[in-house]
Amino acid sequence: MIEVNHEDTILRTFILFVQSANAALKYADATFFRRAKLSVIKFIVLQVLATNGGSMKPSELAEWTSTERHNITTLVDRMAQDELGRAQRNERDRRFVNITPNDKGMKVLDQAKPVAREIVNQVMSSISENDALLLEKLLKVLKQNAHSGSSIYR
Amino acid sequence: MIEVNHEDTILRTFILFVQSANAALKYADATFFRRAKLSVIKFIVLQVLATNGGSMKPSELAEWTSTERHNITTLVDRMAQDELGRAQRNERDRRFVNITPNDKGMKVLDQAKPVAREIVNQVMSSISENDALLLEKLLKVLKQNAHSGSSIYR
DNA sequence: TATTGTTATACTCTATAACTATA
DNA sequence: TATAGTTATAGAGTATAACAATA
Repeated sequence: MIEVNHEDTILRTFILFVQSANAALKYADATFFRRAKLSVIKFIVLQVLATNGGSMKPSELAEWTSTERHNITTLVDRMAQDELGRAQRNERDRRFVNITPNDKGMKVLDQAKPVAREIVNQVMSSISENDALLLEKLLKVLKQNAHSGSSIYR
Repeated sequence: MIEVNHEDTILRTFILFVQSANAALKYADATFFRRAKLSVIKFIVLQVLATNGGSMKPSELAEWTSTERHNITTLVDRMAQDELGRAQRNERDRRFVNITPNDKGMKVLDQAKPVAREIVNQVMSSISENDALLLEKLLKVLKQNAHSGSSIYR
């Protein structure tokens, strides 16, 4: 278990994490937008939809993107404006909604994948494969901790 | 050097990184706002100001927060509305501006520090000290790579 | 009644572009 | 002319709260 005794060390770690994440996210978002006309969040939604049978509920997407349902509503609205997909009531159980990408959405996703690959290669450059695997492990822990923290404090 | 051959692996890593960072940042922001009435970015600005002699230029803060100068202008506007600090022309060379926290800003920073400590402890829980140190090292590399990537693609 | 999702509203943050002021 | 900073404007994203629809 990490045991940090000096306040300054804690703050430095925290600030470094926020700065690194912000820098990497801004870089990724700017590159995506410039080269694939797509925000990172829309890319992730398209990719998640594509790997989950092509259709998901808003509540599932909210879980995946660490946000609330009403934010998915507005996000899908914007994606519909971009003609990347649409939301449709599930006719069997009309409480539910199916969010589905269309042909343009899948085409844009395909175009964005190489951009994602370049971004990852850039951000991960000079990091050994072992370190990358460890980083992946640590990121999963951070994500889980942030998630369970959210529930605790809510 | 990392050498990833399978597109799915790359995408998974990329998406995991974005999701982890988003989840941690949202958790931190929500906790900060609820408990210290402060956004993470404002906390960082106050902390950076406090550890840099109490006064900095907009361009320096922009560098620190991975953003552009005009965003610092509006951020400091909002901080002035919160009565956390102010921006003043440097009278010796009127091209420059000094951003300075006031008493309330420093008090709010002090109140926010324990919140930051709790957030870090939550997000970093179950991570060993060795792993934390390695994470810190990797984050620095990611931040640097994102930064140099930005310059290259701009 | 509980759950799913939407709407209204306001705010933070960011990006682009054009601008002012100073040295 | 180059640099520092501001302003105007627009848009993405998020949070709160209230609401509608469905089972």
